[in-house]
Amino acid sequence: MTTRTNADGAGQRALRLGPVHVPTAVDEVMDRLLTAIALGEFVTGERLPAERELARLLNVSRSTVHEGLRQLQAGGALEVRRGRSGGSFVRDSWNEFSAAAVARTLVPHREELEQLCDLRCRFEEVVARTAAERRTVTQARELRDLLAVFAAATTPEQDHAADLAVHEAVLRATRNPQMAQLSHDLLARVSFGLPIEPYDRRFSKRALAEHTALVEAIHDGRVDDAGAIARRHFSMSARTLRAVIARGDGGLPVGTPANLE
Amino acid sequence: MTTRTNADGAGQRALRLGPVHVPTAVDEVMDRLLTAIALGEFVTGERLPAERELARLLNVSRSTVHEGLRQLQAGGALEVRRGRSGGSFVRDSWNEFSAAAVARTLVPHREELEQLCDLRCRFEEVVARTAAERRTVTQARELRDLLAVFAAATTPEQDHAADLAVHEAVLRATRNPQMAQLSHDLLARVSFGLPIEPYDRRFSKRALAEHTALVEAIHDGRVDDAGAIARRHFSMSARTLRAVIARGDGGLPVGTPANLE
DNA sequence: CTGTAATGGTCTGATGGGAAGACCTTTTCA
DNA sequence: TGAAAAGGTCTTCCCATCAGACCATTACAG
Repeated sequence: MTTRTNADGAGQRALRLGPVHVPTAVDEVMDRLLTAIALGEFVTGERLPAERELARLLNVSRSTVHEGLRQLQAGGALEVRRGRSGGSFVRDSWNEFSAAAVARTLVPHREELEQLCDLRCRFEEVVARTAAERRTVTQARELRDLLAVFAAATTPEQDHAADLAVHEAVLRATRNPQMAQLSHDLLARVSFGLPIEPYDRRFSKRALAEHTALVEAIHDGRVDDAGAIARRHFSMSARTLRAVIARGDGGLPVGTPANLE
Repeated sequence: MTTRTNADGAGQRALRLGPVHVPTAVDEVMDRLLTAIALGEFVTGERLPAERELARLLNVSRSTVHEGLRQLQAGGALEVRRGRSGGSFVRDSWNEFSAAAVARTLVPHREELEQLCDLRCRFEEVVARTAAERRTVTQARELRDLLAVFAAATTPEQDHAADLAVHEAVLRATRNPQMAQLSHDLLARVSFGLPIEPYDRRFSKRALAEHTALVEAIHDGRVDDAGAIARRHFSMSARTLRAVIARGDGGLPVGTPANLE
């Protein structure tokens, strides 16, 4: 018995009891908001709910919300304006502004990110396969409709929104909310709360092609095809992310001649 | 655009900003310990590290550890003895004692559990496939060695320990710690911190057969086979769990007369 | 038999994050 | 021009946690 199992009596094995991390409410709030932004629930330039409203929604005190927003503002994620019809707005230039910060945040986690990308890639394959297996007829139709929306998108914002809508619809088609939740979590973890999902007009065409293929495969119930396509799709995301990190900057698109890969 | 995307201006969409859950340090500690027990890091009757030692390991104050242990004791998970060579011991009869509690805890989450089982099942398929793809020669050998240990097990404890060791080795073979971590998390979530992994001598033979097939498939790099076997294996776990819940009791094997409640 | 060591049990004081709420300032719009 | 809606600030209280001291119990060595 050469391994470090623990059936054999007295061996003082290495306990995997690392330090407990106790997140504060403020951290949680920031995480929620950044994730919501990364997931496209709030788009660039959009106003978040008012502090009092957020406090009600998140079930925390306004002080906590305020502090969270303050930190996000300090980090350049939000712009806060006072007065009637003021509020917290997702910064237009959050991408560019944070580029350096992205790199600074991400680079130290290079290895972990590699693993997360790998994991996500493989997991999304499962998601696609599951969706292909289980989608209802209605969901299959919905997917095609969304594809049309995606194809019709003209601005990057529409593009992004349509992309997210497709992904959401795929997740719904799995008919397993836990699976959908996990997919969201992985996205959030891969991006470390930062909106680094590659979004570039140049990729738009390719993304459309891939999404079309994916949706059609799911629509037709071609399980293996759906899986393979999804895996390739998310591999691309991962590759882009890797490139960003390798270059050591935030290298984010939106009109940037990024020359990725 | 019939879906609830949000690119189209003013539509007040349903925000997915639920209440923030702020775990306390005590909760975290309990969670850690229960998970460790469920994962087999501490076996029945074994002594946990002393409070002062746990406090050091988990990087929390002793008061916190103490409170966590107190609650676990109250819940019947631990037995605490004072004096020199006293400490907190995993209750011998934790399984039987908690049967009713298990049912009470699990039944309200029936649907969520269904989804989690489904998710886990599909995820473990990925784990097995990944392991089959990536295992090193050394790891392949290690797996076979562990299988021998498993086959040689005579007591239920050895059986369980060997089982866990095999699963650990498979996880290592994926060479993706994040994937391993997620697998652990899913196990913990499926069991809701309770050691309900079906462990029955009656299943021992079948488990051995399945583990053998799985290990051989991974050893030989037969990716599809490994995936299929893993999926079947975890489907069985899920079915057992379902049965437990359906019966509404803790239905735990180990020759219990289970006259609880 | 005795004392010392290792363990849990208990208490106290300090600290800090969070909740609740009042009130102020800024800005817009009716 | 004033009410409404937003963020900014402050105070007060509460409670989880920490750090540490000290007590109580038990086992084992001598």
